[in-house]
Amino acid sequence: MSRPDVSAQRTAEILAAATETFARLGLGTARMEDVAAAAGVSKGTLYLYFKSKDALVAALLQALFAPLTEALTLLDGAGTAEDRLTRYISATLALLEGLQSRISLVFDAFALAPRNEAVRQLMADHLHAYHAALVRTLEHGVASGEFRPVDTAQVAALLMALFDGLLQMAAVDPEAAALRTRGRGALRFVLDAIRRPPGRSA
Amino acid sequence: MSRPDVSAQRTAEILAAATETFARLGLGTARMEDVAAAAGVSKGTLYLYFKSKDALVAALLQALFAPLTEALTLLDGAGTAEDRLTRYISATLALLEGLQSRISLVFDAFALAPRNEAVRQLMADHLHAYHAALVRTLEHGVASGEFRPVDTAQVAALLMALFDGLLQMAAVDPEAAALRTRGRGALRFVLDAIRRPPGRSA
Amino acid sequence: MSRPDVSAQRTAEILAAATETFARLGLGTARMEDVAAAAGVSKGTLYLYFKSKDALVAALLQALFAPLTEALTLLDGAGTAEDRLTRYISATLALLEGLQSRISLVFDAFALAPRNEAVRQLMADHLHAYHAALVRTLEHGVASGEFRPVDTAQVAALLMALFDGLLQMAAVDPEAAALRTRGRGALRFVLDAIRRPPGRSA
Amino acid sequence: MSRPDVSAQRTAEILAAATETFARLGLGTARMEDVAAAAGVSKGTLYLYFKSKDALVAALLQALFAPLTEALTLLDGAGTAEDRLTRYISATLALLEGLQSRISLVFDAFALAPRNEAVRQLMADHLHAYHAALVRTLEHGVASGEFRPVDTAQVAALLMALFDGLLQMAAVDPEAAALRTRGRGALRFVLDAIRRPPGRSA
DNA sequence: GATGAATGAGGCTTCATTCAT
DNA sequence: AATGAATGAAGCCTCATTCAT
Repeated sequence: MSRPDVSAQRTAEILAAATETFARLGLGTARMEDVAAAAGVSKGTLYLYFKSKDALVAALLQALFAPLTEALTLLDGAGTAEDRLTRYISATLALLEGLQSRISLVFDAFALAPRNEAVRQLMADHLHAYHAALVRTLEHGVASGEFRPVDTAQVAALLMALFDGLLQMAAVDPEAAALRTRGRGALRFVLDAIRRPPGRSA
Repeated sequence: MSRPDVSAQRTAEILAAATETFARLGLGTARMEDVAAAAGVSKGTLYLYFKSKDALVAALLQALFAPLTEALTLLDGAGTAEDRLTRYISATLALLEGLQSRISLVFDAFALAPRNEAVRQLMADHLHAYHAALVRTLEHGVASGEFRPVDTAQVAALLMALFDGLLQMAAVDPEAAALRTRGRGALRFVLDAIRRPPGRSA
Repeated sequence: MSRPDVSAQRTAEILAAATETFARLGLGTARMEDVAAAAGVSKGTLYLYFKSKDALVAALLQALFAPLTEALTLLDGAGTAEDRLTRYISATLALLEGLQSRISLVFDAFALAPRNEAVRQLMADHLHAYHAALVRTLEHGVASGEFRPVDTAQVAALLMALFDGLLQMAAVDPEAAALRTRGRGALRFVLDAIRRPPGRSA
Repeated sequence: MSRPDVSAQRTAEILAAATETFARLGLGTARMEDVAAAAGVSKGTLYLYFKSKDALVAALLQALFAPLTEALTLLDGAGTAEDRLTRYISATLALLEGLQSRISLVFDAFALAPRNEAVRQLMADHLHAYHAALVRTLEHGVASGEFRPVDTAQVAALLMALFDGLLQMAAVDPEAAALRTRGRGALRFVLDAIRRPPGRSA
């Protein structure tokens, strides 16, 4: 009945400010001072909640990826495989659009991954969970007769690559973005390619 | 017939050393001293050839992307559209595998792009040239009857995203990579999807 | 009633240390490290109080000239023109003797002036105020009949040049200095030359 | 009958270029590279003619002061003391106006003097020779009855200070310069003050 | 003599982190 | 818990000087 949430809330505030600041200035460029200013606290306070800049970055990236990982549950929901994929992709595209300004953090994370084990692990875990969920869904579709008997691992990887790539392109060339449109088009393309032709069974 | 190549060669040596060093340590982490040591010259010499660390990074990224841009000419060569795409993708996958250890530089570049106009421009230019060449090739294929009348801009974007995404995933999870295998599989998948069914006209 | 003086005091300490250090080693030769050591703080602390070495130098020169400019008020005090001039020169000579060891800073400032607009402005402002005050005093003396109807602007410039020159010579050749003696002698010489001969009006 | 003058000429060229360059950029700011470029030779060549930057500066200042010292012979020429003083001051003012753009070097030299024994010696020597010549001339004037029996050492110092001061003021505030006009006015002022009143002997 | 590429010591400045209050 | 002044290691860059050609 004490208030552990007081500091929990402060932690969240700092994390939010750090996310905004690091996204705007870059992981390497943003200074702890900048984060402190954005959070409305002093530099010293940052160190009461996070051991170091690295720890703050790690926590921040974890928080950034959490909703994306959580959205994977949509792939194990009810409905046809196609429904699930569509639902998941819609939700994810919405999440990504919500990330908007924070998108550059994702690239900072990718750049960091090969040289920071914690970050690499974090991202690898996400990608594995992502891949596994896609494979399960695709196999469900194949088993149910929705999809042709494709190489599910291969198609899963292809779908992941597709969306990562779209995200990346959107970041470099935001005008040509239309991330949501492109994303849906890409899914449709893949579904068209793996869907079992309708009148085929006749 | 004098020796303008003296500097040219030294420039190339420094660029090579810088590439290796920045790839290994990261654009932000590597120090000019590290580059100098790798190049076997003194710190001061670096500044004889490049005005600043930023200039060195810019030159290095330009050099990194040049062969990738150059490979685009394969898309405008002879043969069917499918041949050209296959040839180009093979060449590019080979290039990327050759990049191997330097691949993290690409991600550093992506992370830098939103905050460094020179880098953003460099990458945007490459992506535009890439997209235009793909569109040309796909339209050729559609005109010749190889491909179904697909939305070429959309498919081109999809192909680009696909390969960028594969590259990205390969970096985070190098073991599951098999970049070349995955890449060819992805191309085959797309080609299968857009190829005009053989006996269809009958 | 908080402690805005904490920084104010530290600022003053640093300024004092910088003055001593720059005077001893020269504006160009002294390192920020030297100043820090003299102030008993770390290098980083210097930058908490002054944006750069240049800013520190500018602040220091401003502080150096302030008392000299302030002494000009003596020229507008009570008494005959001759009293005022004598009083002012005495006070200024005392100030300059107090500057003693810091005198080389004045020459550094003169050397800097043509190439540093802030410094040039600072000194030009002082010289203009100086000249104007002298002219006012001389004109008062002419109006009151103390002085012959001389060209006051010219005599003012001459007085200024005289004292600047004495200062300069004292710096190069400190032994022959006797700045105070020479200074008083110079003033007497000028006063003798412009004073209206006593019984002349008879 | 060889050509020792070849290198003598080259030495002079370098000295001229150095003078212009150091005057323009400042003794501390100008780089050996700048001097080399101005002289139209390579950096290495500079070191064939001068052992170091310091040596170059010393030679340059010596050359700068030489004509001023030489002009002192005019004080020992023919004519009345007043003639000689007038002639000398005219010649010197012309020299100084010729120095124009190089005038800031004089202040660099004054700033350097307290911390560079060679420079201090050079300037002290000049000032002593200057003072001695003035004293001689004034004493000649007193002896001949041109001047009142003034304290010649004191008046000599006063004259020197006067002209040094005028020079200094001209540098800080070039617009109010009119160095030549002010200089002549100053001399006239002093002569008027020490000249024996014409009909006085009667 | 002349060159200019190469050197490396050294200066200015930044910033993650600490700690006394 | 919170602060923010203080620290000092470390990075980028400059430039006087050297030396092989």
